[in-house]
Amino acid sequence: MRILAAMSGGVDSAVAAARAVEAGHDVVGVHLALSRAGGTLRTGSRGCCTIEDAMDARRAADRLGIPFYVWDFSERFRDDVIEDFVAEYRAGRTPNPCMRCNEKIKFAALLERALELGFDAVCTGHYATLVATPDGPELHRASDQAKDQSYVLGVLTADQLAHTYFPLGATPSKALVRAEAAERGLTVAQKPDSHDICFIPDGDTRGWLAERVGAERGEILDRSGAVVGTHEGAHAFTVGQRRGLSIGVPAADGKPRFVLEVRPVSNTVVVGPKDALATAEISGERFTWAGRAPASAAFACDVQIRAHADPVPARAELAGGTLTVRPESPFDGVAPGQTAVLYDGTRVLGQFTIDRTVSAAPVPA
RNA sequence: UCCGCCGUGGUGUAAUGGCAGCACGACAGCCUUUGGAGCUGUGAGGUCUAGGUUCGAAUCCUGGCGGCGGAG
Repeated sequence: MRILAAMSGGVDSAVAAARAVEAGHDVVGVHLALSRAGGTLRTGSRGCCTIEDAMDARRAADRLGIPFYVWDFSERFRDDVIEDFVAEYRAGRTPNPCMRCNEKIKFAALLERALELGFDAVCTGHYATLVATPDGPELHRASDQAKDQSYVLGVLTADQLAHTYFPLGATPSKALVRAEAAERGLTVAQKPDSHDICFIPDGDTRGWLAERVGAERGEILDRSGAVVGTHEGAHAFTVGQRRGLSIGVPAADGKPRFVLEVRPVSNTVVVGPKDALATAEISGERFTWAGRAPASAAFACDVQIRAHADPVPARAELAGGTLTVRPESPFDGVAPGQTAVLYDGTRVLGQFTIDRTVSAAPVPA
């Protein structure tokens, strides 16, 4: 097959490309330039789109003896990922930009261009596995549960999965990938894992948002509506958050307070006890299926609410264009804007963006 | 004016004669390709003030200052 290997400049995508070559495919490496602003050059290997990273990717491609190109997707990245990110925070929601990037850039813009150029598939260093079936590929969790990235790939559709290649998914651990990188003479073998949001140079998400969303002082309320403090911009908060409230005065019960709600219109943040985060139901209209759609409108599944949450057993129901999920036991702190990924065991069924939540805790007197 | 109660880190409290403890908040680290959560750790008060009793005072006594409640 003709494979286009997306190379971020990190260990994983370099080893993935190497395995694609070794498997006998005709591989071309490409690095995505996602930002053209000089100021976003991140040192310390924190991102996936710095000039350093592009150089690392090129060195890896050279080592593998494959052609290498840099494609500029910065405009689409700005429009589809960064602007969406800002708009969501303006609306008091908590977006997941990595999922938008997978949905719109890596497995959309990049994949489309690859297909146009005659490639059969795009290869990435994601930790997830594809299982071939007569109905097309299924997306499953990776063998290394600690590194599993199937959650952020939950946005992929059947068409996208049909042209996708994840060589690392069956590897038992990341340590083996690093060891393999070292054996293959790849200079990125010991490069630190990337984390945080790649387009925020110093990792200061609040500061970055303050410049774009606009930071305006507002009130922090408790559930009775009493003012318990002030904040310097509602964008700095997300449902379930505990730190950074700086209220100074303890709650009456002396227990920690968590953000229960962010109200962008009034620029207020509502706080309360941990119990009040319990969520009995989530729903949304923006959903996709990773492969074939479910056979019936109501079905059992496991639902994962955040990238680092444990999946919980639940019932899903599709009615009138709305997907609703009710967990067997309540979710703990669900932020609208986040993505719920539905699993059947290790298989990803699909995902939706959480638009509404229903509390499991009665509002106190 | 009188009577009563009270004054301890940023906040709320514990210790009623013997090393000033706990919680919340703050900060740091770990974890993590989203935001959070979670875990670990750290700093900060000689106890409103001036005297007194005592080997020893947050604690007992006296005055002052401040707060709360009651009594026309």
